[in-house]
Order: sequence, then structure tokens, then C-alpha cells
Amino acid sequence: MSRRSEIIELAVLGLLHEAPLHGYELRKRLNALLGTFRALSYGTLYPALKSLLAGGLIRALDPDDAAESLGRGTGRRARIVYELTADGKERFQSLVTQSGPAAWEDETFDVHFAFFARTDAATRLRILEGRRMRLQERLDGVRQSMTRTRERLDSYTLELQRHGLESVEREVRWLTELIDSERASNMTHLRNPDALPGRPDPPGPG
Amino acid sequence: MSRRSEIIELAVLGLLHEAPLHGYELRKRLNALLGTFRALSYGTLYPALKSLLAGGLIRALDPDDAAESLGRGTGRRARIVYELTADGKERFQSLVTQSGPAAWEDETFDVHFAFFARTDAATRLRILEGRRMRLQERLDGVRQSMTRTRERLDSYTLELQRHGLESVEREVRWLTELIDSERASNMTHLRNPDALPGRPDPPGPG
DNA sequence: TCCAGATGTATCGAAGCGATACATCATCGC
DNA sequence: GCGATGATGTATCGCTTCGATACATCTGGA
Repeated sequence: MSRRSEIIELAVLGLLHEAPLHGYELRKRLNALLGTFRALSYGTLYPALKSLLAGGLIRALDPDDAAESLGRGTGRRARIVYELTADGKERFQSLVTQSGPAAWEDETFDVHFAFFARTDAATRLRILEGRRMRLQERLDGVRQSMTRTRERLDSYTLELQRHGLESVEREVRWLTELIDSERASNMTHLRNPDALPGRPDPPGPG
Repeated sequence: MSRRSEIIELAVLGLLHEAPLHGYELRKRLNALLGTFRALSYGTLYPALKSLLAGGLIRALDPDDAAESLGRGTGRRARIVYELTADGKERFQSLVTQSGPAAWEDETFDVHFAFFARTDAATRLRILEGRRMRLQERLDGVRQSMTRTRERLDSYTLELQRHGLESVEREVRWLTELIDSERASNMTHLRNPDALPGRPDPPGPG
């Protein structure tokens, strides 16, 4: 099973954890979650659903239940609504709780982050710190290769590199804010168990 | 020919435009150019080189010339050094000058940008403005979907979206700076033809 | 001297993408 | 009403690309 398909597995299980969904809707939410970039096609989603079905992690709802709101007896092709099985919930918990390199690489980090609400504070901290470390390693590498090769780059390539570097630095600062915020709410944890860390005023009325 | 392979074609031709290179070195520079993300494998590069060879856009240098500095007569597997043909140079110019959507999508923009030094100011402006427009469309889309679905997102997903939005906004500002700078140097063009636009004080002492 | 790691070309199986097929439903101009 | 257009919906096929690996040589240090 490839790296990519693990992300898809985690994302699908996570979305179905909130509510049963059919393929089309699943893809829309998946693409919102993964970003416009890295969107996935039906040629990926349907085989993935098949494999999850085969593994017993998800189950198709009875079509009759799903069609209740459309009282048509005609040969309308039924939507196939999927929900998590007990095994699926277990699998999701084990995936979302894993906090190794697999959780903080480029392709995986944001999906893990999106499901932070279902993890414990210790896991969140490990993933955030791992991610920050990963980005700092990259900064070091780029900066070194820049000093080595700066003279043969024209100013456009240089500007591109500068902008890229700045983006990564910005992301590191973002992670640091999140880590601090996570640590702070960790300490006040007993006093205020419902508080959620992060920028937005937590339980805002909006 | 897919979208991806067009990028590879442009990038390979562009790199060989500067100097003849062999596969291994080509891949290293390609990955520096494309970013650590989106790196390409040998399973992609070598078939691409094959197809460029078949199309007459590149040519393998005489192995004897390439091996001159290693005076070994043994069965050492020779490096295969590629250089551009006249057709290849022409093809590169036509690719790098094209300024349609194909030049400002996510996957293509930075490669086009990296070779801006080989384009004229009008092309650069069109691509930069197209890219900015593209990102602004995306901002609109995301903002709309945010107001539609904000209530069912937890604060982590929300924070992720906020950060993503901010990144795109930042990129729009960057593009605006570049466009302004490009326009300015366009106007002073006759007076100072060697001036290059962009943030870094051009020939700065380092 | 010997081993580990960089350099170098090349291919194979598996996975994912983009396009497409096919079908129903909602909406709007006419 | 009536056809057109586009959203909703499931599904597959061919081609590209990836990740892993094979194989071979060179370099530097224990």
C-alpha cells in the first residue's frame, strides 16, 4: 500500500466518522480537505472504497434506507452510502494517533492536522514538533545549496528561491504559534477541559 | 502528452539550454527547480529523455568527448551527456513564450517563472497577471465555501483553512509586487536595458 | 584493505490521473 | 410544456508516473 493510499484511507475514514456519505459527496469533501491541488479522481476513490469494503472497514448502507427521501420506484440508479464499521473506527483511531515521520511529511501532515480534534494533546504536540523539525531541516538544506550555487542563478530563479524560503519560514512560525498554544492549553487543561487551542476564539458564537 | 510531461519537457530543455548535462545531474537540478515536493524519479526522467531524443530535440554527446577527463579504457559504463539541438532550442523558445492558462496553473507556473530570463517583458506580464487572476478566483471560491460550511468545521480544520487562505493572499501580494516592478522596469526599459526586476537589489554584494 | 555512500544508467510492478461513458435530476429560457 | 445545460451520481480504461530495485563504478575514511 503506497503513501498516497494511506492518506486516502485516513481521510475517507475520518470523513465517514462524522457522517455516512456516498462517493460523490465524499470526493467533494475530500478535495476540500486535501486542497484544490492534490485533488483525487474517481479512478482513485472508487477502487479505494472497494478495498475498504473488502477490508471490512466500511459498509454500504441498505439502499432502501438511503432512498427513503426519494420515493421513486423507477430504475433510478441508487446512491451507495457508506458508513464506518467498528473495525473502521478502530483503524481510524490507530491511524490518526500514529505520530511518526509518516504523520508529518508534506503529503500527510495537513490531513492529520485536519483530524486533530480526535487526537490527544501529546500526539498533537509530537506531530507539530516533528513537522517543524522537518521544515527546518529543509531550510538548512536549501540555504546550504544556495550558498553553493548562488552565482550561476539569474535573478528570477533567485527570487523564486527567496520566496519559497520565506514561505517555509512563515510556516515554521505558524507551527511555533500552534505548539505554544497547544502547550498553554495543556497546562490549563484541568481547569478548562473544553478549551480548544489555536487562533480562532475557541467557542465563538458565530 | 500529459500536463506533467510538458513541464518536464520545458524544464529539461531549459536546463540543457544553459549547459549539456547527463541524467543524474539533470535530475538533481530538476528537483532543485521543481522543489523537494514534486520531485521526479528516474522512472519518469529516462523515458522522457528517450522521447526527447526520438523527437530530435536533444542529442547525446559523443561518449569519447564526455569521457576525456577519465582516461580509462576499462568497461566503465559511460555517462550519457545530452545537449540541445537546433530544433530543441526552437521548441524551448516556443514553450517558454506561451502565455496561456497552461503557463500559470499550479504545476507549471514556477517552472515558467524560473526561465523568465529567456522571455520578453510582455510575456512575463501576461503570465504574472494570469497567475494572480487564477489565485484570486480560488480565493473567492474558498471564501464562499467557507461561509457555507463554517458551522460544521471544528477549530483545527478552520485554522488549517485560515492558514491556507493567508498563504494564497500572501502569494497574491508577491505577484502584485512583481507585476509593479516589471511594469516599472518596462517603462525605464530604454534608459536602463540591463535592469532586472524583483526584490533583491540586483547585483548586491551578498 | 574494506566498507559505506555517492555517482550513474536503467527497468518493472503497482498506483493514480484524466478522460470518458452512462444515467437521472433541477433549472431556466422559450 | 419543451429542450438545453449543468449538477449529481457510479464506474472503468489506458497511459503516465512513482517507488523500489538492480547493477556497476568511484571516493573517502576507519
